[in-house]
Amino acid sequence: MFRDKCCGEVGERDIGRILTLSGWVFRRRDHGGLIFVDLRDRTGIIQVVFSPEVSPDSHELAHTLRTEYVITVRGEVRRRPEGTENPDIPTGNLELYVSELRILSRAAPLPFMLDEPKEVSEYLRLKFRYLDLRRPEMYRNLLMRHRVTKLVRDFMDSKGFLEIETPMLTKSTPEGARDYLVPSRVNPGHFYALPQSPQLFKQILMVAGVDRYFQIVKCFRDEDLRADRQPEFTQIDVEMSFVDMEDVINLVEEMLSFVFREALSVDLSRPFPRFTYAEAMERFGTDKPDLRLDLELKEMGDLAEKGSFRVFLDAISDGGRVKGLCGKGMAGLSRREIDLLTEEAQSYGAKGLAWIKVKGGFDSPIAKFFPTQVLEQMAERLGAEDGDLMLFVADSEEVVHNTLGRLRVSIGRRQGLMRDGYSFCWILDFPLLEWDPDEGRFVAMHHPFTSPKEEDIPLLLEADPQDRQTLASLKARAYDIVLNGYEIGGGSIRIHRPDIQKKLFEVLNLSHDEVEEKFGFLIEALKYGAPPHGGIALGLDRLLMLMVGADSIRDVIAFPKTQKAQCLLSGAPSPVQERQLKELHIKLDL
RNA sequence: GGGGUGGUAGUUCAGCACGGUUAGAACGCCGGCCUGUCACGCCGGAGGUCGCGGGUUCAAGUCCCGUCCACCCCGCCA
Repeated sequence: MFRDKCCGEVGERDIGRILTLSGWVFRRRDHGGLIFVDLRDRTGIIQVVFSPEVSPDSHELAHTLRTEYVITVRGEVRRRPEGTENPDIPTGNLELYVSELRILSRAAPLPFMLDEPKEVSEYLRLKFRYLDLRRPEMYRNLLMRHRVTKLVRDFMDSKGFLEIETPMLTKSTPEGARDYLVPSRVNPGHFYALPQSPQLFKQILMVAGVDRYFQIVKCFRDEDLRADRQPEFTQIDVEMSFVDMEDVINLVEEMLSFVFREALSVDLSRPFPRFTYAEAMERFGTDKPDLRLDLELKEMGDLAEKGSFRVFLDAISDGGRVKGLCGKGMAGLSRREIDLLTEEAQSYGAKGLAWIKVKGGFDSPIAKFFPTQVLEQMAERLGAEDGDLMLFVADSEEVVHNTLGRLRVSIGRRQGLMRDGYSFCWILDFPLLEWDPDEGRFVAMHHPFTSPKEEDIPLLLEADPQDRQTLASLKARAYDIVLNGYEIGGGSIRIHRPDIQKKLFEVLNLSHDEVEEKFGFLIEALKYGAPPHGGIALGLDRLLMLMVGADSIRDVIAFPKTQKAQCLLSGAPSPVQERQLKELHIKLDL
């Protein structure tokens, strides 16, 4: 018998009862006479008391207790004496007087303290992940992950979706991210790939008449890591038949509203705002805008042309743009601080950063290039008032948007303009194709099975594959969902018409053989009566990171990898024995 | 592949610009005392490959070069 209940579950009604509890020694306070131990399990902490008057043996043994020993105690639950309650913990009015102590497991001194108020290095946290996960904050994250996946499954089930597993050992798809490869022993020289997503299989399930599929599934991409990117990550993968974009969007909004209400008691306001890709780029400089911030980029080209500042005029005549951003309350920045801001802008790709302080008049090295009336128009358009700093970037459209888009967020943070809460939005009307200068051809922006918008289908079908302008203008029936500046999902309505698919491969400059080799089985399947279908995949890790307020998805993954894609706990990846390589017909070339 | 921050006791850090006593602090650990603590308190003690390798120097934790690791970012991530 280890326990009658968990530590955090002991309540007022247990007063007077004899209970057995088990857990870890969180903290001990040994007064010589009385010994207090905070006993911890995943549900919480309760104070247990060792008194020589209650049990001399237990009291004696309790002197040997150390941090993180695993113990079982038996004794009477009592109300704490007046004035000794601890209002900081839920069980703070109670304590258990130990009459019997069993030490189940001793613990070596820990490599780091679990109640450490200071941050421990992530290296140690990952190497001793089992200790890190004992911390209540990390346990809360695991619990939230469990709850959210459970809620998603309940919701999808209630909507008639089937969770169907797709293969982990599958076929390499050279388009897109780098694959993780797995050698096949019985097929020398052949390799499986771990899936970057179940994309092809879920579409085939639609052909199979499954109608509504979902899966909470691991995906693998061998690319460099970031705070929000791990080599293996989890998607909530969804595919539906006989739907259009609105059906998918509605389903996802409903699901997220359900999950946020049940898991966080947060009511999301629906419908989520929507922006076209072009609008998002114009107003926020990014296709994943953080809408907790009202600040927007403003067109300045027309006003720039009324002045004589060469940098602006040259950018425009070179086909670039001039846009501005209002730095609220930043007119007081020193020269040094503005230099730092300029360096930041340069790190985002801009050649420089033009600025005008609104302080009484207009204070700036470039003010002299503009009539006062134009300066006033600039301020008015940016919403800049006395005490604000107007910022300008003049460059190619891409650089202008990237630089100001990032400055927008960094200024918003610095100036404390960011609202709390969860700001969702949809980004729609993505370009169907993107020119890849390296490969000298168009590539699919989403993936090659994404349907063009209805009105663009004739354009595509009649387009000359060399007509870059027309092809670049085609819009896709694709959608991304964004939360607080993070892309947390994306999807599309798929092509189910063979003539459109064929034409798309043509403009992607993929030969029949290449198509056959890469996606042949899906193309084949689409011949045999494919329903119109579409879907979406949500990044579960990123969603959870934002839900729990973590800075990295590593904090919502039980056993994440480092930036070099290593598991510090297990030591993976590692060399293998010569014999294993031989079986797989692999020779190393290091 | 590139840019940045960090690496000194078990942990978190100071020391490094300006090289020069025995490399410090807090927490933790060990021993002792302590019957109402809750980050218990008091007294005492142990604990260091200053990430690793090389170089400069009479002398390197400190300066130089290289390298490894962790983190942040760019590229990359259909």
